[in-house]
Amino acid sequence: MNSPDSTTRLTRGQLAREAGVNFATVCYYERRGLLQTTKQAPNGYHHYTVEAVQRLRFIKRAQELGFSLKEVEALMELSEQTNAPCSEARERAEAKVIEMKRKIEDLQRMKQAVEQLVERCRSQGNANQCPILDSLHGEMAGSGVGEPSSEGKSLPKGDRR
Amino acid sequence: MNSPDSTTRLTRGQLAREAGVNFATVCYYERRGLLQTTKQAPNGYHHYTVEAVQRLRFIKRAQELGFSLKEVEALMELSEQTNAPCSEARERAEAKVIEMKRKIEDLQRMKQAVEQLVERCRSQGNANQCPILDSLHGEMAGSGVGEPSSEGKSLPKGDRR
DNA sequence: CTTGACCTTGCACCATGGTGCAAGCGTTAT
DNA sequence: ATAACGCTTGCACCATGGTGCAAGGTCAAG
Repeated sequence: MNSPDSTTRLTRGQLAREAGVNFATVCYYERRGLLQTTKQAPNGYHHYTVEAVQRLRFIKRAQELGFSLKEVEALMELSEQTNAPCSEARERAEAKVIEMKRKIEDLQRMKQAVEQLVERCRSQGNANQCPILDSLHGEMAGSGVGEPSSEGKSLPKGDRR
Repeated sequence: MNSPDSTTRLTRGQLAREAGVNFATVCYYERRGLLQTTKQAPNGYHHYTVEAVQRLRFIKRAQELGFSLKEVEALMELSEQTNAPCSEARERAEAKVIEMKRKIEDLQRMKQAVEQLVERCRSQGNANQCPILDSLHGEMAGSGVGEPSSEGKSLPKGDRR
């Protein structure tokens, strides 16, 4: 149970356990180039230092902060280029903040709409028409949902992860 | 450009255009059972009424309210069973509200953390260490991120859609 | 030396929400 | 009648973030 010092070399499985990540996920990250592939020992084994554990934590942390693996990749390239100005990372982070704001607003709007439906449903007793189902069926009254603020209707391409 | 009255019968392509949805998406929804398959005319064509347009709008609306297609399915089954009590739909909606609240909170926590990083980065001028990259690399200081409130660390199974 | 735990590789599969394309029909306009 | 367009089906593919499994090599304990 003693945490590994800087001289400890870990196999892939140990790395996974150490970082609290599924073994297959570690493989996946390596495939995606998120973990630098270590040269293999003569026996074919990979060995990692605590650095790799840090790296895995970096990735998980960034995911928690709302970055996709693709973005994490970019972020790591940035931090690799030691000469890259801080401003680049900041720009990415700022863009992320804007994105998150948008998502929060959208979610809040949605939540409010659904809450209002629930309210109406609750106060209406139990007539045979459910306001929730009804409103989805078209008579949206004024619940203020409309469309997500961002993105034109019909969300043409990707998103909606 | 005149909107179709209740007697108009639409082909699948027209339906798609009418509802502002990709043709292939309509096919996809039919495959998933979200649109009731109309019996085909002798020529093999499907025909839809405006009802189907409503249904498509229902789906899109529900998606905007944060429901997944799976949930939309369940919702539609509910609204099919005319005898189902309103309370069922309400329960689902309430569960959705709770889910949304959780997501909003998580997002807000993330956003704040990133904002703080940006702040620190900005005020720190341009030393050669970027607080953003640094914090991802482990010295998270007190930005109050920790983990998403919900779900234990390492998010064992699904989620993270 | 054998057994079992652990490592390696690679490929296939999961869910989610679609999109793209091709072959073969029907329909409509010229 | 013949082209051009629209409709049908079905299968394959896209991205995202993983997970599962099998065949085989390796290492350490008994």
